Amino acid sequence: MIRLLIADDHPVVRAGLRAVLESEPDFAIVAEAATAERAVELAAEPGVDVVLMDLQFGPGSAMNGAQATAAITARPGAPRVLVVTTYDSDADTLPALEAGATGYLLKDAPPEELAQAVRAAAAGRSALAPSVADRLLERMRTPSAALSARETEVLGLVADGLTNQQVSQRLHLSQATVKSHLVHVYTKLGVDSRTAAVREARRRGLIR
Amino acid sequence: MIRLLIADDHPVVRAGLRAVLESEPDFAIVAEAATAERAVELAAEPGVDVVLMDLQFGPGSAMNGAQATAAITARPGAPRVLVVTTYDSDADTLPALEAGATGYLLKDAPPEELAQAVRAAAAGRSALAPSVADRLLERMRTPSAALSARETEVLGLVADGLTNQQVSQRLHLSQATVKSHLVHVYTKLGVDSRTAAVREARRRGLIR
DNA sequence: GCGCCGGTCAACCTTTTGATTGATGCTGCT
DNA sequence: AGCAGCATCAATCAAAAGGTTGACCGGCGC
Repeated sequence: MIRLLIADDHPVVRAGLRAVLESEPDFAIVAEAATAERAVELAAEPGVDVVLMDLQFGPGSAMNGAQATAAITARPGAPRVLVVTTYDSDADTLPALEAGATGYLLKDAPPEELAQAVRAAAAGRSALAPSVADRLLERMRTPSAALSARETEVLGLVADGLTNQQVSQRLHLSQATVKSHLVHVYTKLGVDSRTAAVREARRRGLIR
Repeated sequence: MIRLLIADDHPVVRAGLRAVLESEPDFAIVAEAATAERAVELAAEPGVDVVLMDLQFGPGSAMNGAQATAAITARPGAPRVLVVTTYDSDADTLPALEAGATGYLLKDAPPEELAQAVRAAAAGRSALAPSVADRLLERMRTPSAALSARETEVLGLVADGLTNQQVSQRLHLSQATVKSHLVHVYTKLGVDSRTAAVREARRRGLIR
């Protein structure tokens, strides 16, 4: 019997996962959490084998699913965490996997796939949705040239429509520095304008 | 007894809505549809009072929820359509409401709110999520100054990172025309740079 | 200690973009 | 017929952004 904890802020999704998974004879939903904090608490209790973790917990939440995943898997004897989320982007996927998630599924997965993934997670095997696996492999191939923290910060403000001047004021920098960061961002992303950089970074899930 | 049709491409969401709504004694789920086309077919059958309609039906779908809503409500004696979707943006909301949706809810609504909305829809009353209602009122106050088709087209390419030169080539225009369109876009959106325009248009759901 | 990298800044120059003004043709509405 | 709105283009000027080169400092690893 695989004992499950469902962590999602949407009542409808919780009910849906419960309905889909309860029909499996070897599954038992032992708890539900509507917040990330509550999920961490409940996952610390003994008697949970797999946590189904959403990544988005609404705007009024201090902790996100990736942070909760990290908090859960940090403990010895922790349950496996299977991320089940609506949309996938690099910005979400990689932190979650780095935080110790055993698998990553999308909510539009068919019920059988969901059940298989839960069994795999319970056995300690990984379960990745094909789209996620694809992007992980792509990431392997291209050394990725991730943006530095400062570069990401500057690009984020640019994506909000700020000019170099405004960015420099906001971050207490000179315009030269802002331009310097942006030039690096452009070369790393393989583009040559701020608008293209914003688009490319968004596509790769580096911002927003 | 209110007879319901659930139209959503996610099995988990269908199960969740079914679980939440079946617990109401005056509701009966009489059908489910995993595609927009199937929803239109089933809604044409007699014996459906309210259709719970998702707007997104996956990339491999020819018809979206708004189009399905229009097809359903076009018929005399058609059931009410209550849009229940994950995220809200102006780009989705208004077409759906113009297509004849009776209400617009987000999936993170609590079960009671969902049930109330279904009863309101069945009675022909409107049910809007607060965030949606807010934006409708805001839209009333600001005469909105919608972008023209051409302006939207140009802005869309700008959002893809193209320069004015590239846009002019793509659309077989002169750069002067592209700049002219963009100036109009900027004044309509109240911004003064392409990046800010992209951000603002995205925020308002005018593009992407 | 030395090299590397990230972050900071400067000066210079080219290209792009934004702002303004003005003009033309077409369509739809009254 | 007249008007408004949209789309098209031109010319011009100022501002912003992009590209290049070079420089300094601090932390980190070997």
